Amino acid sequence: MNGRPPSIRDVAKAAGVSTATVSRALSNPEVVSETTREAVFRAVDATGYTVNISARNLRRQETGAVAVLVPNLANPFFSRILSGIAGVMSEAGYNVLIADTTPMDLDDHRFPEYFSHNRVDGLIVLDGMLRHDLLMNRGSPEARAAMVFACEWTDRIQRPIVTIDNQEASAKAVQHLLDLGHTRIGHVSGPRDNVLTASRLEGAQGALHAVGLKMSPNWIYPGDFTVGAGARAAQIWLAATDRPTAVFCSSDEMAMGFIGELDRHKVRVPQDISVVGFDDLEISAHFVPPLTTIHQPRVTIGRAAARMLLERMKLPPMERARGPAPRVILPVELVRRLSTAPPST
Amino acid sequence: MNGRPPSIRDVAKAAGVSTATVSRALSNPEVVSETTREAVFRAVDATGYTVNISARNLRRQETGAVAVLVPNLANPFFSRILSGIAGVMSEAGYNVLIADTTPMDLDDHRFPEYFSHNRVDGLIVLDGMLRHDLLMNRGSPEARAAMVFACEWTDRIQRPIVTIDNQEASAKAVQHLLDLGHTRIGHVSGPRDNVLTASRLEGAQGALHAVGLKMSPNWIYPGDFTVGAGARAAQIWLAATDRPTAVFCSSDEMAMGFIGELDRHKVRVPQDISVVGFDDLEISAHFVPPLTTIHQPRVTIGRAAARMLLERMKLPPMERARGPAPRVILPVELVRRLSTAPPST
DNA sequence: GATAAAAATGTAAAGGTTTACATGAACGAT
DNA sequence: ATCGTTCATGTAAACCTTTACATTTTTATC
Repeated sequence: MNGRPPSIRDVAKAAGVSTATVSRALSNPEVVSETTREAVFRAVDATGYTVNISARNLRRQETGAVAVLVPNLANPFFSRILSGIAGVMSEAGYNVLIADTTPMDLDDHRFPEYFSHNRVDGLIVLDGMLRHDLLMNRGSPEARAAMVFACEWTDRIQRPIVTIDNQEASAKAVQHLLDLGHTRIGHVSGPRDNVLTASRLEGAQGALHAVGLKMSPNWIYPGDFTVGAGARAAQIWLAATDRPTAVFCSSDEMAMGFIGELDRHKVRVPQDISVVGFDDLEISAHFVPPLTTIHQPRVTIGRAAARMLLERMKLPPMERARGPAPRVILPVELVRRLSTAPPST
Repeated sequence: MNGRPPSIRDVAKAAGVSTATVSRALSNPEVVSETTREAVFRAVDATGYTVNISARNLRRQETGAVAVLVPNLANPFFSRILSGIAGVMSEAGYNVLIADTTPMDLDDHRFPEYFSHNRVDGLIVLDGMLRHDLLMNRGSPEARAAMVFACEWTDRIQRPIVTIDNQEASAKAVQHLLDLGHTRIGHVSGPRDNVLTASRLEGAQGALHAVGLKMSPNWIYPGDFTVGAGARAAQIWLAATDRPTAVFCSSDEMAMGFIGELDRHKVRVPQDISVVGFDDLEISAHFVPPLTTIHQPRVTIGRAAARMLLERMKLPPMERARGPAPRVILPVELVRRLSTAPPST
């Protein structure tokens, strides 16, 4: 109850041992004798001691924190992943620092601080469109901080990745539409330079090719994962004469935007057109109509990314550079709901 | 490129001054002469020096971090607030640590670490239902870390609060329904022991009383802010004979759940019943139908909470206890969209 | 040009922990 | 009894900054 919080010296005095022994008893209990160990624990209880993180970090040359780079915190897709990451990380005793990369275009300077100011021991990047030079860790790969990608990534920089099989997922979505009898199938794609965009489009086209069909280029609506993009795609669809009877959207948000816009023009889903989404956000199951979509195990992705990062952090920096970066691919499922049905005509 | 990152001694050597001068040049530029200041800056550039946060924190007896306690990270309502907080805080040089309080019931032990392990300098609490004994900062109020509530709070512990006028907001929502001609108005409420629940219900009832109307107790459906609760409320509504013609939901999620369930039973919104939400989530504008709702300035709330926390952190702990805790109340607006209309009969 | 005051800089301690190395105790083997 | 191990503990340095205090340099005043 005096000025300063109790330090390891107070505990040492109370237990009648040296500070070194207290430190050992706490972080390496098996190397001290049972009697002293217990004496130390009692002293810790008595004094209410808790380790001073800054001092430990300084001495150990680490920070006890990891950062997560999120493209857009407001996006519910990412917040769920964050939740998984936070769970695993705080269990492992790490603090989770979040940084929204959206406004980062402007301040190129703050970002690299995460590495260079040795603020963090590791980094999970959820943003594949981040300028890759920013991600370069003082030239050398993962020199200071370990790093893993999750969901999105960039090919220009080799790092472990936790993701889903986007191609297979898209194929499943399209196959579902084929099974319902659709042959005229369109696609609302992701942003042009995103890694996910290409593989999802390929997956969709692949499924069509497998049964001898083709996706008309007119039916590929450019998007960017946002609700607004979905609405714009719907406007294109409404204005066209040669239309698909089903559309596979590369995100649930776009699917909702698409359906919402159609609804305002008295086009009914799934009666007039079937729509499949991607992500399976919480709200998707309760949309009107409930969305048929690809379920992404978002919490699991977050947890897997966190666990992989923990492993990478254990490795010495040299070691991390060697060998190919591991890649975890998590399974996805199609969730059938009410936004898809056989074609009307 | 040698082993260790450059330290302040390297800079001192390069600039031909003492480490003390380097430190001053960096954190108090105005107290060193212009010539040395420039020499130091050049040396910093040359060596690539960045301050070691752990060492600084140890010496200064602070952590440079604040924690945000979020009830549910997966909830899009909170992620947006978080985004505002993160913006202000990282601008001020603080790291933002997030903790999801949902799974916290189990591990009473990890939580208090945020204070006692002096891991953070401040704390923003978005969870009004957190066990208040956990929030007690080693007995004394804000002894170690400054603390503010945002959105939700608990009355059992006096702290600064950033919030909206929930009563007025609810009154606005109900007034809108009255203006449309509704007289039979119901309410889907929040969880029983939440501070927001009471004030929103009061606000709604107040607006009715003002025009000589009353809300039938049968029309107050118990909820908990989730989509599922909205759906359950709809089931009750569907099963009843004496029904309101309009319902004010205490969250957008519940409003969507409500509408979704009605839709599955061929009840049309707003033709058969009007629905007002609360929060104005991104998706609400694109729901089917687009939701009439109370707009909460979520990013602004986050920013205001962060700024208030920064102020509180500047105050010495003794000072913080004195006087009443400040309270910031932000304005809200009703957003008219398509889920409300005059009653049909 | 001497003196006082102000400004700039240097010296060294302190902040709390961990850990390499040194020391000492206990124990078994000869 | 002696020696060599092993195990447990203690000593003290190191991690890197910041800052109170001391010292030196500059500026102002007469």
